[in-house]
Amino acid sequence: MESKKVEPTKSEIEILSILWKHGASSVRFVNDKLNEEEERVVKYTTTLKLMQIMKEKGILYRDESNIKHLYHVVEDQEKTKTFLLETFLSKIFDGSVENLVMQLVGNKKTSKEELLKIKNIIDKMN
Amino acid sequence: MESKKVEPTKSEIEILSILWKHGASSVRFVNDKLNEEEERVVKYTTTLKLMQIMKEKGILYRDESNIKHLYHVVEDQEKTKTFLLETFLSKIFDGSVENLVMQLVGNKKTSKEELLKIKNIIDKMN
DNA sequence: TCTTTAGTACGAAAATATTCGTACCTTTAA
DNA sequence: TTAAAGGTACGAATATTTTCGTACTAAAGA
Repeated sequence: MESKKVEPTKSEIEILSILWKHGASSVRFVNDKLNEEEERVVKYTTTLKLMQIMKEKGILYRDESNIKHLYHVVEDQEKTKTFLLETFLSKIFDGSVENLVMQLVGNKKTSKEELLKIKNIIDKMN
Repeated sequence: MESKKVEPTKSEIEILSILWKHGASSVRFVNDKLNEEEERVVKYTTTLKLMQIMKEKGILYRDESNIKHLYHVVEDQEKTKTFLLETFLSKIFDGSVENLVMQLVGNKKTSKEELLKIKNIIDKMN
């Protein structure tokens, strides 16, 4: 009886990104990152609340052994990203990676270099 | 003084998908599609309201020459998809297509065939 | 003409997501 | 031992998105 997996909200994804990049962090750290990387200003308690909600949802786990609590991401990063990618693909590209790549190829802004890199990655894996 | 481009909401993307797939459509048609493809039930007036809002936002254009108004997508499909892809990439894969492909390669669920297809697409374009 | 059918308009409720103020706790240093 | 600094808890306001009820309008058939 597994409840249907639900996508994180936009704010939640922002927070996840920071935790993915920097590992388990305090609220203060996450809040600083949010504020430095954007034009926007986010109050400390807003970030705190968001992370508490994420903890309640089971997205984050809190290590309380220090005074500054550290929040860890519960689920494996790869797994979450795969899920997000699949959701995105199904919504926008009919579930097909090929369609996505076709789009990239057709898009003038995608450089040849970039495509070549992709080709190399795929070549290497054989 | 161009106002910053904003992502369509989830419901809006669902509606866009249907219009992309089937071309300009009436509210009735879109609503039927929404209901047939999901477990969920959406009332006609809900879809109508959503599409009216999208019209106000300039996402859709309405052809009123018939009794059944037809809603067209204003912006080019490719352009919108590119924008959505870029936004997604920057949020999840640090803006890099390579990272996305790496993820696919690392993911056991992605078949070799699928990757080969991608390689072929890229090969062809040279 | 009257009634049924199939639409549109639109305010407002409901659900969800985001933001913040304020109370309170702990440590540390004067 | 007290004040300042830096943290957490959490209710509640706000903003946004989604949903729907109800009023209204036009066409078409009896």
